[in-house]
Amino acid sequence: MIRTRFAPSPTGFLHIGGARTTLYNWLFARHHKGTFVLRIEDTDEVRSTEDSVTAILDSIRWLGLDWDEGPVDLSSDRGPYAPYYQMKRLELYQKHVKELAAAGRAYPCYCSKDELDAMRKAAIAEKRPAVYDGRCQRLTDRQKAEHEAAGRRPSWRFSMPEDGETVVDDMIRGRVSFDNRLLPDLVIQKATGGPTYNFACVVDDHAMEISHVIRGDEHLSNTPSQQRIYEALGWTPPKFAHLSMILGPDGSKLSKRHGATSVLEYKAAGFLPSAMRNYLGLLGWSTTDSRQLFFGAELAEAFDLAGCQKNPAVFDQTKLTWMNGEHLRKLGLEDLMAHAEPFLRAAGLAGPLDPPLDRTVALEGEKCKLLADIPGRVEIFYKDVVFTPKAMDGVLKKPGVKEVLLDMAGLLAGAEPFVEKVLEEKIRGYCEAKA
RNA sequence: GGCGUGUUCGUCUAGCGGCCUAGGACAUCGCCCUCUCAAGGCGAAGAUCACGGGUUCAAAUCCCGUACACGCCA
Repeated sequence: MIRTRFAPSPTGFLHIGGARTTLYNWLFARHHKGTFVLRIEDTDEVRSTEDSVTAILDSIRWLGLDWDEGPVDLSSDRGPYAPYYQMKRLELYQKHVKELAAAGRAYPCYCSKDELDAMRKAAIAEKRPAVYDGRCQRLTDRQKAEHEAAGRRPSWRFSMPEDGETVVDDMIRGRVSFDNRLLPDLVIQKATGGPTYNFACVVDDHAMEISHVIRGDEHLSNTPSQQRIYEALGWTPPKFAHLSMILGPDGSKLSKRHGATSVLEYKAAGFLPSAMRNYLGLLGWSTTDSRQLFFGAELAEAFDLAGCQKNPAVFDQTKLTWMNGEHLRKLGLEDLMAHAEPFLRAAGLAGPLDPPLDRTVALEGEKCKLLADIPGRVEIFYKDVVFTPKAMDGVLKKPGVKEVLLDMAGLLAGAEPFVEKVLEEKIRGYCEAKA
């Protein structure tokens, strides 16, 4: 049985990279008629917020990626492995830390942050690998007692094997081997008693019977350590698949300064969820025939991990915009109107049945008054709203209502600067005709 | 600093030793169509497959090294 999961930390909105990871997990599960699980990794008490949880759930819902198990809202979840919020599972992590300690595979570490920093600097200065040297593992009971007496709270570390190598058999990258001597004794429980990311993730993926862990490339280096934890606990690790990163146009990791990175911003800009899925699906995955357009369930039907790209991909909003147009044109009239309405309203091109009749627009120093009562103008009624595309009289002579709306939706959704440019051109044309 | 991963048109990619004088898509440019279109049609330009060595009758494809980028340790 295929079981995948997306496990976000609620420390911000869902960004493009996270959205693609969610999508791939969902596609893989749907393709194989498996189960897609959502789990909230909220163990970072300082940075986790409820607003982030809400934003992430909203984003995934908007994308149309339904999950079979996981949170329903902030206070409830649904599924046979509940709870799906890690903060509600702390006892489980602690239980397994004790289990590892009893087996001699975990030990308390009393080193402070300053001490660790000093060790690392010294290691680098001496050109040794900057890996924790495991000194606390050799602490005597008496030394431990002294630390405890001094009020020091230990973190717990996992004891890695000293020699040999650990091989990760990744479904996308193939066999990758790591020298065990360079694998650090990972902290698995913080001094506060909470689990670290790497440990909670292992415990939960096992507890929730996740069969395939599909996640970002940044976790590849953590995987050998995680694999060792699975082994120490007597568990079979899931299959791993590490996705390449998404970069900005300048080749650096996609971030705020590249423009919109939040999924919700794309929603607000007028992009269709299906276009978003189509575009993100093709960012790092492709079919042998380089097919571009996928509608409805076609993506899930065609998806497979073998087609995943190893190298990172640059996010290209121009292509997304093109794809959005393709999806827009596939929409039926009803859906198209529903989609276009908020954008037309915001642009002042739709409103209650008694719309204001003029609108002033500044254009290269001169002020042109945009007349609403252009002869022969067409008004489109939809529900209790009238669409009045004042600035686009030319467009309105087109025969089909659908085409008119298509143009408007196209003009107004998706690319704000473009909308303004087109409006300006139209206004200029109108002024010249008047003069 | 160590380790890991990656490197095919501007961008997303096809390619798994001969079908590659490297294919498709977006973007770009030109022409056509059109009631001013994120429409359509036709066409052009764009990649010595990062670089350097090997292996082979034959390499974008296999091996080694170098450079650069990114990730992890942090």
